[in-house]
Amino acid sequence: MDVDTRVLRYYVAVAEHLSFTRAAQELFVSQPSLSRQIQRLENEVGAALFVRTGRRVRLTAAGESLLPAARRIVDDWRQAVREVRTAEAARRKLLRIGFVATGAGPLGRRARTAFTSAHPGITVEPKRFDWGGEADALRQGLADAAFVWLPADLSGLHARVVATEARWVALAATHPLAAARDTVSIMDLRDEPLMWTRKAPQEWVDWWAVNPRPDGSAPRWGPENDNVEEMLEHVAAGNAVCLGTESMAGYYTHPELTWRRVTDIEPLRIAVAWPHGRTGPLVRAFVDTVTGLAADHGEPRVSPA
Amino acid sequence: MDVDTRVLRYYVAVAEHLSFTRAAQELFVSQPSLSRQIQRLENEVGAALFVRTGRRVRLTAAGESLLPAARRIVDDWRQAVREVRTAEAARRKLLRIGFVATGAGPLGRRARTAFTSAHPGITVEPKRFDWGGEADALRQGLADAAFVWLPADLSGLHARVVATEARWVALAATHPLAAARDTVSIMDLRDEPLMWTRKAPQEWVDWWAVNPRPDGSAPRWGPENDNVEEMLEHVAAGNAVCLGTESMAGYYTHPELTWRRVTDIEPLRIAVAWPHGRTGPLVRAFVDTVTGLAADHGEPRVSPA
DNA sequence: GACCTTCCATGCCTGAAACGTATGGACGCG
DNA sequence: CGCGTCCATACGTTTCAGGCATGGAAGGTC
Repeated sequence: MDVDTRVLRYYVAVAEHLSFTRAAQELFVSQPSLSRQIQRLENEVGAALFVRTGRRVRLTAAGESLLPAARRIVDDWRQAVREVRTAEAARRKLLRIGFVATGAGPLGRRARTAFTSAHPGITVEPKRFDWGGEADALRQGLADAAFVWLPADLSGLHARVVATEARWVALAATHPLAAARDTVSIMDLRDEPLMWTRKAPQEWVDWWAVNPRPDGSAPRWGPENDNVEEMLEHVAAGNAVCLGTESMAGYYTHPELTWRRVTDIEPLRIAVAWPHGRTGPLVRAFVDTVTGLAADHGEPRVSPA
Repeated sequence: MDVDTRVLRYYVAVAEHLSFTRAAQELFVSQPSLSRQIQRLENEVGAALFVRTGRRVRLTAAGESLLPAARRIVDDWRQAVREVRTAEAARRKLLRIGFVATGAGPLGRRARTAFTSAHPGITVEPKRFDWGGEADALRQGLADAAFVWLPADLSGLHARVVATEARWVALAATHPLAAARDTVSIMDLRDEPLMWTRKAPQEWVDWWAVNPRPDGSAPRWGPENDNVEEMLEHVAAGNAVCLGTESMAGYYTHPELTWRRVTDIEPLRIAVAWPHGRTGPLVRAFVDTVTGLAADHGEPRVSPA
C-alpha cells in the first residue's frame, strides 16, 4: 500500500532506459539492488511492470499505465519540498547562495557585501555544495540562487553567465612540472593521473578533464573525490593532479601544493542561476546585484541557454 | 529528498487530529514511533510542521502549505495502485469477490455459481479478508466487488443491502449456557468475555458486541483476534464467547463448539459493494446477479447509505 | 554447434532505520 | 501541590535496502 518515492524514481529510470544495468548506473545503485526494488514494487501493485526477455526489457501494459502516476508523484513531492524550503528561508529572512569551491571568486564576495548593505535585514547564507551540486540544490530548494559552473544541467533554472576564470592546475609541491615551468600546456599533463568525481555528470567531468585532449587521446584517471578539500588532499599527497580555477589558486594555498596556469584550454564560465517559477524579490535583487557588478567589470551578460 | 507515503499518511493523520496520541491510535503505531517519523519528515523538508506547546498541537505555516501535497500524493498513489490491480485482474479474466468469514452465506454461493454459468470465460475468485477488511480491499483494488458487513465505512463505494442474517453466539461445548438453553438473550452474556478485534473500527466492534447493552452496561472484553479462525480457536479453548451469524453456525461446526441463536439483538445487514469510478461490465453483472437473487428470495433491495 | 558476452536474478552478509517498551519532562487541572 | 495528560528521548530488536559474488538464460560469433 505504501511506496517510497525512491522506488518510484527507480521505476521511472528503468522505464526510461529499458535497462536495469544502465538505470542502476544512473541512479548510483548496484544492479541487483535495483532489480530487487523493482520486484518489490511489482509485488506490491500485484502486476509485472516489465517483461525481461533475455537481453531485452520492455514495459507491460500495467507498467505503461502506472508510469505517469509515478512521474507525477515524484515531481509533485519534489516541488512541494522545494516550496516549503524556500518559504521557510524567506520566513527566516535568509538568502541562501549556493556555490562550488570558490564559486564566482571575488565577484561572489563583492556581490554578497553589496547585497547585505542594500538589504540590512537579510542574512546572506553562502552554501557550499559538492561538485555539480549547485544546480540540483536550486531544484531541490536548498538554495535560492547559485553560482553555477558550466557546463551544467540548467533544466528548470534561469541562468546568466556573469564571469569567466582561467583554469590552473594544482600539483604536489614536489612535482617535476612545478619546478620546470611557470605555466603549463594541457599536453604537459598527458600522463598525469587526473582527479574525477561521480557526483557530477559525465559531461561535467569530461569538460574539466579536457576529454578528449587536442590530440584525441583520453586523460589518465586518478582517484575520485566529492569536493575541493578532498581533491586537494589527494593532490598534496602526490596521488594525482587536478584542474581548478584561478581563484582556487589564490584561495587554497597550501605549503605542499603548487598552482600553475594552463595556457591552452578554454576558461570556466560561471553563471548566476535561480529556479523557474515564482521567486521572491530578494532573489531578483541578488541576481541584479551580481549582473550589475559583472557588467561594471566588463564581464559578459548573456541570456539563459 | 525521498519520502514514503507511509510517512505522508502519518503526517496527514496528525494534522487531522492535531494530536500525536490519537493519530498514533488511528494508525496502529506507537506514539513514540509516530513522533520520530514526523521529526524525520520535518528534518527532511527543513521546517517545523507542527508547534508542540505542552498539551496543544497545531500546524505551522509550513505545515499548512505542505498538507495539500501530502494528501494529493497519498491519494494519487492509492488510486494508481487500485487501477493497476483492477486492470490486471481484468486482463487475467478474474472477478475477485471480497468477503469476511461466511460473506453473504448461501446467497454468496448461489451468486457465484449463477455468475459463473452466465460468464463461462471468467474465473470468480473468492477473497477472504480479516474483520472489516472487505471495504478497504475494494478501495485498494484488492477486490472488484465484496459482501460488506454493516456497519462499515462505505466512503468511495457503492453499496446495496442484499441480505440480513440473525446473530448467533458461539460457546465452548462445555459452557454452562450451552447445556441450559436452546436460545439465549444478550443479557445472558453480560459477564462473558467477548472477542474483539483491532482490525475494524470501534463502531464495528461496538455494534457486534452490542455496546452499550440494553441496560446501559458495557461488555466484558476478552481476547483480540483478526479473523474467524482465530476467533473460534479462542472460543473453543474456553477463553471467550463470540457473536456470529447464522451461516457461521452452519459453516463452522466443530466438536468443541456450540452455537446458540441470540433472540433479542438486531440482525446483521449484508451489502454487495463496489468502488466508485469506472467499473468493468463484470462488476455490474455480478452486482445485478446478486441483487436479482436477493429479490427472488424476498431480501430487501436498498439504496446506498 | 560450442563458446562467449551480456544482462537480469538469487544468495549471503552488513549497516541503517523503523518499531515497541520503558521512561523522562513539560503543561494544565483540581 | 500532587496528578493526569501528552510529546520527546533512550535502548534493544527486527526488518530491509545495499553491496559483492555468483547463477542462469538469451543472443551473437567463429
